[in-house]
Amino acid sequence: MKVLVVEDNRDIAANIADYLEPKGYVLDFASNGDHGLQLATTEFYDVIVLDIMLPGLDGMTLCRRLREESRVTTPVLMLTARDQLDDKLEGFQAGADDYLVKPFSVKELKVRLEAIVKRSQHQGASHLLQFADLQYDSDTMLATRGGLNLELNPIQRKVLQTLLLNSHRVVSREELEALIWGDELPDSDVLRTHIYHLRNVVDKPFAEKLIHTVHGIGYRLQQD
Amino acid sequence: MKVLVVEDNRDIAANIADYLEPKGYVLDFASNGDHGLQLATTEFYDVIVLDIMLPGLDGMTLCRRLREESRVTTPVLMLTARDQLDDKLEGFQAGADDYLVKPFSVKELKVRLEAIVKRSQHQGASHLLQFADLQYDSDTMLATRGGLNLELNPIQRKVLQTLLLNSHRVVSREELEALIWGDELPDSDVLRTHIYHLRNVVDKPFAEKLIHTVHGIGYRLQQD
DNA sequence: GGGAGACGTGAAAAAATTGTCAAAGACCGA
DNA sequence: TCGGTCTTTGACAATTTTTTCACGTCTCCC
Repeated sequence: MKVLVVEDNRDIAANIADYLEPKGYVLDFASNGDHGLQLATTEFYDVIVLDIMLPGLDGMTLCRRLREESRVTTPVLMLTARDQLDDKLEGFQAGADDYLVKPFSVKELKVRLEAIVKRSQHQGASHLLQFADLQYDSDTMLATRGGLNLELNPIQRKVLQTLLLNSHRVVSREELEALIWGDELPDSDVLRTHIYHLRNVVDKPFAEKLIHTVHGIGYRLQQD
Repeated sequence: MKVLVVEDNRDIAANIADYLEPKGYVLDFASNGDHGLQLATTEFYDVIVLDIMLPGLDGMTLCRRLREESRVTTPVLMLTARDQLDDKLEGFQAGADDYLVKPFSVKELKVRLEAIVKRSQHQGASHLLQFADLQYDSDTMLATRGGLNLELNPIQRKVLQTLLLNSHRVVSREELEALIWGDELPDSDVLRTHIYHLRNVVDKPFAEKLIHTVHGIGYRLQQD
């Protein structure tokens, strides 16, 4: 796991390094805001630990610029002193994903970092879509279920991808049609046939059916 | 915002109440785990504040049972003493959404509560409607009661959703009819039959009836 | 307490939606 | 052009949903 730590206090930085590096974390350090911003925008990190009080560019501003100007969505954990709480807490919501009040235990930091990363990966658009034992990689366009390859044609891939991207909700027939054919919708109810074919590949060879019909609405991925 | 606070220390509970209630929060308190579990499964809350050390059922177990047995997804913020950190932090990820180390400032608690609620509404975007042990998720269009799935057809879903959205008042027959059929109302009194079928699914298999008739007016959700 | 209207119950018919599948047409690369 | 895959069409079957209707029960109000 790669972490950027933006912190001017060398003791705190060393403390973090001593605890996390033996556990396999890869850390980069910046001791001022400008250096931090530069690293954050040019390197990849799983998460950024950001002190609020910094020489030069302060943490709040750094975070805001990261989000607004550079469109960097790397999760940010802010460090704040207890006496800064009053003024600053309100503003945190803007760009930070979590914060920690100094002094803190590095163990606590580690747990929080893991929670943040887990959260962001969860919602983030990773290339690998997954539901139960069904997987679809939108890069390689390969679908598998239970380790077996699924042979899909273009429309089936689109439908499956859409269902996987929205596995938490019902996807309406209209949505699917708009996604496949855009404005020029077919007059007949072709989607029915495509769902049928998709099911033959995705569900029929397996014990549990994942594609469920919501009568009158659309379709949904679901496992019992 | 409705919050359940499960905390046996009266000073802390009072402290929270003094700060949050003037700000418009509605708080329920439970001083032991069993009472907390009972409230959490029967009432609706935006978020639950849960002390880890509790008489009877401890916070960790409560949280796990909430998630696994009762399928309650209400976000949980755990309270923990600093010396419990070592043993317990690992387990938090299971069911809790965040935690706070005692002693904490109520201001900090407030900010965290708001962040949690925002997050849970945001990522789930799940418009989860709830009344007693009855739940309906308008995204997945799945209804459950006491953890059991309810099989609903489109009209039943609409009626149930409307009743849940307006669980605080009586919904008139006319409202329901307008909602289902729009302007073209059926000549016969079909709604009666639909309510009957809805009751067969929602109420009949359970001990307590939730759908109550208000003679001459309409229907209302109600528990004794 | 009794009658009228409102409501609950349930089977069965009617309507709408969805599943299934073969075959024809469209498309694309060799 | 040819051969294959991909897409669409259309018919029918199966399923689900919705409505109809008849009758029994309950509530309210006189």
